[in-house]
Amino acid sequence: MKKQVSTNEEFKRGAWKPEEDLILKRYIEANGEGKWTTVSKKSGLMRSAKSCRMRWKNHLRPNIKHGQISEDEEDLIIRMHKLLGNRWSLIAGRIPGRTDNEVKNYWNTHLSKRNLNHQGQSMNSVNFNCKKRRSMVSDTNDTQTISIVSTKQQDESNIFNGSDERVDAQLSNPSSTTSTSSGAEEVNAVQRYATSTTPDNSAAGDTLKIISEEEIYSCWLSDEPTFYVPFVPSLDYSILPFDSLDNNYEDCWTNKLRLHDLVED
DNA sequence: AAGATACTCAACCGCTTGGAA
DNA sequence: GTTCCAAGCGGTTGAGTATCT
Repeated sequence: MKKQVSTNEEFKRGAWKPEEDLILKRYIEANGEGKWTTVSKKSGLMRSAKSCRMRWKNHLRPNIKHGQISEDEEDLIIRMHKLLGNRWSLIAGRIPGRTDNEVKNYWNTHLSKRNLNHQGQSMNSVNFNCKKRRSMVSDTNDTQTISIVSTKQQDESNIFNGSDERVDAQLSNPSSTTSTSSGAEEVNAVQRYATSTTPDNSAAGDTLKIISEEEIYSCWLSDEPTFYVPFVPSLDYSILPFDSLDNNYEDCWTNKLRLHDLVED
């Protein structure tokens, strides 16, 4: 696309030629991926390490899917973006063969305008900036807290082991209503769930924090989860960016989320 | 036919992160 | 604890192409 830019700098810039692609591909096939400064120097390409890495990652690496984004892929992008915001690499990680650059471009050219009108209708349709997510989760004004009055000393003594009874109770929380841009009232579909201040052995007196589905997702996706959540069968665990679909999502949800911010009334 | 405008997307840029020294 | 550097990320740019007038 970009025309070759004449430059006095050390590295060549602009669009890659087929012969350059071939050189880079052969070099990486022979020497492996990574060490991009070495690739840059030893491949014979007069390209920067960044340029080599980008070209490989976005165009030359195996299993890259080129061409039209399918409806399924588009749907996934929209759903993921609603939850994650502009975290393109995370989104792309859930769409085999697509790169973050491609997803980003597709969003900016095809989807951003279409989805603009939907933003703001839900308090959770927030672009989760990576660095803001933690504070958003803990600072949200819409947060409610409840206290456990009693718990049975059997299965339900730990409400975070997937007790359907407890989950159902949370699902019954009333949904809020919001105004649309057209002025009409519509039901906010965001469900609310309970979290805990402790991972295990929740007991009477524990405080639960009522949060949204999106907050659960964003909490899990953050590097430092802020609270524990129960396993909620109705959530779509498949959208989470695990490396392998073989992960036991239930274990992940019940055991791995850690508490950082105690919730108080 | 030709110029203007809009759209697409590859490539670049600046910043952040994480590991090694 | 600090500095340095490689790698990765998201935002932006701008050439090429398509569409409109």
